[in-house]
Amino acid sequence: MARTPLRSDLIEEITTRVLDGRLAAGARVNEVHLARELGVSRTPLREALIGLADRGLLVSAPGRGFLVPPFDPDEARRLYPLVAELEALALRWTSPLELAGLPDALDAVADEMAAALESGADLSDVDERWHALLLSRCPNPHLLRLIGQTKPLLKRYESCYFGGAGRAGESIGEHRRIAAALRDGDLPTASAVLVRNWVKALAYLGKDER
Amino acid sequence: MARTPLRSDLIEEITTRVLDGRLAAGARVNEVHLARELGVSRTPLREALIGLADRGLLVSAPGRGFLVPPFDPDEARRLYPLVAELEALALRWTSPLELAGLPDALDAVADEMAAALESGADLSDVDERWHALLLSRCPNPHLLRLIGQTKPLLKRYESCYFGGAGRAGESIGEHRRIAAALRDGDLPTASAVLVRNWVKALAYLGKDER
DNA sequence: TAGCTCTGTTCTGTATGCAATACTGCCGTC
DNA sequence: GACGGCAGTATTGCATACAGAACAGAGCTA
Repeated sequence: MARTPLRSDLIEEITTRVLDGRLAAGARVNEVHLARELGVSRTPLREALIGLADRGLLVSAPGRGFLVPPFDPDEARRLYPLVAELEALALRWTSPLELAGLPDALDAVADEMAAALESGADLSDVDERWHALLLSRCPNPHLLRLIGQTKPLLKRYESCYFGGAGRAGESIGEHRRIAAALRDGDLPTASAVLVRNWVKALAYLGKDER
Repeated sequence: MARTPLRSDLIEEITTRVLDGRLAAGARVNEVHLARELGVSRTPLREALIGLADRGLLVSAPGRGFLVPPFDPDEARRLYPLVAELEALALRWTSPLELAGLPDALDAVADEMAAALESGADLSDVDERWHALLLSRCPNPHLLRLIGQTKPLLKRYESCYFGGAGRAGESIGEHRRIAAALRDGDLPTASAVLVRNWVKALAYLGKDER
C-alpha cells in the first residue's frame, strides 16, 4: 500500500489543473474521463474532489457532480484581504524567539527574487517561497491550515499578477521592509506592510483582468 | 437520488459524535463498524471522514485510517484566539449598511440567553445562535467558511464552558456591550469586546479541564 | 522472562458494479 | 418557428468486491 494516499497526489494534480486552466472555470468535472486520464479509479478521485470542494477550489452540485467555480472579480476582492489578514495574524502570533534568524533568510529569498526579476524568470514561485518562509515559524497549525486552504483560491486570480516589472520591484521592496521591521522587532510595521503588499497586489490585478 | 448527498448528513452525525464523546478522543475510527451502525456503506462514510479530516476534526493516519485527535490544552489555547480574530474580522468587514437592525436582533437573543440562565437551561445553543447572527451579514463567504470549519474544533473544548453561572452572566453582559457598540457605529470597541469575550471563555475553560 | 518471528485475522485503500437521476437530441404539437 | 414531451445515453452517488498492509497472539529462542 502506498504510504501516501492516492487522493493526496490527486488533490495536488487537480489543483494545478484548475490553476493553469486545464480544468476551465465554470466547467463540470467528468469523473470517468478524469479518472481514466489520471490512471486511477473513481473512488480516490472522488475523495480528492470532495477535499477540493471543502477548500472551495471546486463546488459540489448535488446530483451533478463537481464543477470549477467561475471567475468572479468580487471573490478576488475578498480573497486578497483575507489572506493578508491571515498572514498578518500568523506573523503577530510568531514569538520573537521563533523569529530569530528569519529576517536574514527572508532577505536571501528576496535576493533571489531580484535576480529572477533581472533575468526575466518567473517570480511567483519565489514569491510563494518567501511567504511560506515568513509563516514557517508560526506555532498555530490551525491558522496555517486555513492559510494553506485559502491561498490556492487566490492563485487562480494571480496568474497575471507579476506581469508588470514595476509592481514586482515594488513588491520586492516591501518584502525587504518587512524583513527589516522584523529585525527591529517592530511587528506592527511588519504586519502593516504585509497587508499592504497583498492589497496592492489586488489593485494591480484589477488592471489586467481576464 | 437524494437531493442532499449522504456524506453531508454523515458529516453532521459524526461531528456530533465527536463532540459528545461517543467517538472518543484518541480512538481510531473503524469504518466497517461505523458504516454498519449508521446504515450506510463505507464509500459515503469515507467521503465524510475525509471532509472532517480536512477540517481538522479528525486526522488521517495513512494506512491506519482515521482517528479522533486527542485533547490538547495547547490546541484550545490556539483555537480560541483564532476564532476570536476571525469573528472580529468578519465583524469589521460587515458594512454599516448591512449592520442595520442587527443590534436589536442580537439583544433579543441575549434576552433569551438571560432567560435560559434563569431557568437553568443550556446556554451554549443560544450563545451559538447569537454568534451566528452576529456574522450573518458578513459579505465574505470564504471567511465565513473558515469560521464554520474552525468552530467545531473549538466546541470539543467548550463542553464545560457554561458550567459557571458567573461567567455566563458576564458573557451575556459582553454580548450586550457589543450590540451597544454596533448601535453606536463603534466597530473597534465591538470587535475588541468580541475578542475579549472569546479569550475570557478560554480562561474559564482552563479551570475545568478534562 | 524478554524479545523475536511467524501466522492468521482485521482493516484500510482502491477498483469495480449497479441503480437512479440528469442530460441530449428528436419528434410532435401548437 | 418555438415549445413541450419522450426515448436513449451519459453520469453521478452509493454499494460491493478484492488485494495488500497493519495488527494481535502464539510459539520459539536465548
